[in-house]
Amino acid sequence: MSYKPAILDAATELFAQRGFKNTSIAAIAKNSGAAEGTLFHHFRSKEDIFLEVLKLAKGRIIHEVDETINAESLTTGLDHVEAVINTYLYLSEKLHAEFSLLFRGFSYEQAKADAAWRNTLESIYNCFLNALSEGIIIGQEDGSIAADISPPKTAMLVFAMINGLVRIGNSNLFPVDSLYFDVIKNCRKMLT
Amino acid sequence: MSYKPAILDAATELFAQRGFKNTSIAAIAKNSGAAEGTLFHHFRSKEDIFLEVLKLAKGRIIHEVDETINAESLTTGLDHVEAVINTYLYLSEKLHAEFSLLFRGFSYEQAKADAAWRNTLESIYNCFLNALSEGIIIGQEDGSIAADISPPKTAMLVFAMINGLVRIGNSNLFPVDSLYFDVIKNCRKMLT
DNA sequence: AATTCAGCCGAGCAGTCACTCGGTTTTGAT
DNA sequence: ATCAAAACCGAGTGACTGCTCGGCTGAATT
Repeated sequence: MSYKPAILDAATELFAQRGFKNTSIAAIAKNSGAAEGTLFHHFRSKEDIFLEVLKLAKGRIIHEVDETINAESLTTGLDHVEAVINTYLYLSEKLHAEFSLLFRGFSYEQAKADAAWRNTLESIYNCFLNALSEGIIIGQEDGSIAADISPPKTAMLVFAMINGLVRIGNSNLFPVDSLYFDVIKNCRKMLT
Repeated sequence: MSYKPAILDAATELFAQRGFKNTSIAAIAKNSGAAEGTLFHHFRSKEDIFLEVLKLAKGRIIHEVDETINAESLTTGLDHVEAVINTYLYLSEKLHAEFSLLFRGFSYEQAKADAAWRNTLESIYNCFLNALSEGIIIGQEDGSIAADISPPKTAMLVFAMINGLVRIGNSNLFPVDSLYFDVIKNCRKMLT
């Protein structure tokens, strides 16, 4: 039995709660039950731990998205888009720690210089952006979505709205739970 | 002549670029020309510097919003809402450092425990949210905006979209500049 | 039984950090 | 010119940091 999974679990939770700089190796060691030295047996550096944590989060998010969206029997493209939106909002709660990681600035700082970080983050975003874009294209073919809009642009705007909303909720400044239904309503207006 | 303004200027730039934890007192001292001891003559702590920086940013943002929006001769409520959106997007570039501060997680962490931080952040957000909300109400009176939408809720969704969009741009993962015109177009769809 | 090696440990190291403190200089009012 | 307060300085301090390193353990392989 290796401590590796326990370390990654503890690190996920701590990085999500406190951020990278405010999480010490000592804290991860304590929360995982491993000794400090053990962390550096499994990982090269603290940054390396965060990257592995982020890759795990990417896997979990993409897996959940595939499962949830493919499971539903979607008739129209508009249904498809709405399913993606609902999935995002649902996952932001179910995978709360993983989403919190995405709201930490550290990853984006690393992404500026390191392709591995950049690719991981882009994969997660593209998972939602592509699903939205595809839904819009399908909708334009079956007539449930207006033909005169740009799928990638509109996908980005829809994503900006739901991502922005969840971030505002995450900041604890304003309650946004009651807006989840209105998001769908307003997106429908944008798309039809 | 006091070093205080120079310290606040240097701190604004550094906190915006690197964040709170990655900005050392030594760096602020160096960039402002003051000695480290001088920082603690003017401010009680590093956190105190950030709070003063944030309050300055609040003042600048609110001032610019008042000036820009009041200066324009707005006929309809819809024009009013669009002016607020344009102002937000415009200011995100003109007051780039100040907006970057708002994208740093540190402030929100402080806001959870300290009312001064919370009030400062809320003031900035409410500056835009109230302006949007008021514009929607005016629009509902003059008929330029649909009567069956909730002003505060829709204001929050519009804000989530523009805030989310600027944040995505700030993360350097996707280019969003070309979407600024589409934002207006899509908001109009949401409102009419 | 002997060997090997991944996993594990935790004291110790070198560096960084925010902040203090005793002192000097500058300012401005009298 | 006098003096008190405000501004300024920077070496020093103690706490904390990520990470190293030499040695221990136990299971698998030979």
